[in-house]
Amino acid sequence: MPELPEVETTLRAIEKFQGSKIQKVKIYNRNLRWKVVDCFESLSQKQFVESLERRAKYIIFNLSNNKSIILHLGMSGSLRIADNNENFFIKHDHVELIFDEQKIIYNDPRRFGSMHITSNVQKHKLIKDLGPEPLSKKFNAKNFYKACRYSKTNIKSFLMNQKNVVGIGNIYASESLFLSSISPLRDAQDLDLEDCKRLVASGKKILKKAIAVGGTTLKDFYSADGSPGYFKFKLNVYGRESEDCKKCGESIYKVVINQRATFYCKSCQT
DNA sequence: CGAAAAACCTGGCAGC
DNA sequence: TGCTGCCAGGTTTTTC
Repeated sequence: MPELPEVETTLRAIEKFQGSKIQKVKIYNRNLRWKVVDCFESLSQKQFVESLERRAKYIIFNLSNNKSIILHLGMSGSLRIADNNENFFIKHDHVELIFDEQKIIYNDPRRFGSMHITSNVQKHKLIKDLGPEPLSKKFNAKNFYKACRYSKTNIKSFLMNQKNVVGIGNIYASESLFLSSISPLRDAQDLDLEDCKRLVASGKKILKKAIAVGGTTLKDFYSADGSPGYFKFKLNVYGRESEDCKKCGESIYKVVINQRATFYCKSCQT
């Protein structure tokens, strides 16, 4: 489900828990992408959430005992906030972080998401090899162009590889390429500096716009406060196979690249 | 080694 | 009403 804008939206909805104490952790199913360790509860209960942050598509809870929870929503995960006295149990609720008045519930039908607890986030295996944040200055045309030089794959796969830049998934990869008029099938190596400038600028622009409207809800993404994301209505190509290109009117094509549906306009993107 | 394919899961939907 | 096959916002593991 969630790419960077959806994770950022989720983070913002739970930011109010900063400074609050996790009174209790309940785990209904430890079998996520990796098994949630047995000591997860003992390491996180009775700890304050000193800060919350996002790195790539991960949400990180920094706790008062200097441990951190690393949470990934996978393909279908979501968080929701509930009052402690509301005891609705929804299918696929796996973990509850219970605070004084409210709780954060992690729900994930496909269980591709994960929860880890660690004493060093930066050195954690899931974090250490991640590329630059797309909204940071490290993600710029010059660096991106340099990385493209070493690549042997197509630009769409390159964009989705979290070692090159983080946070961009299947939707925003197609959308960024449309906005920069670059075909997803082009070899990354084939891009010149001007292409990279447009692509980097487009990526930043789209992610910012998507964050501003709460991300993209295709079917089942909701922020932790229950609201959907409205970027779906701004999508130019994703999910629009054989519909008209909003720029030139030609038909939008769907191709499969690395087993992922990819949408583009053959006449606008070369 | 890097790139492509398969794998991990469940649910929804189209087609028969 | 099934049942089957395919598709889904991600990332690791396996294979080539």
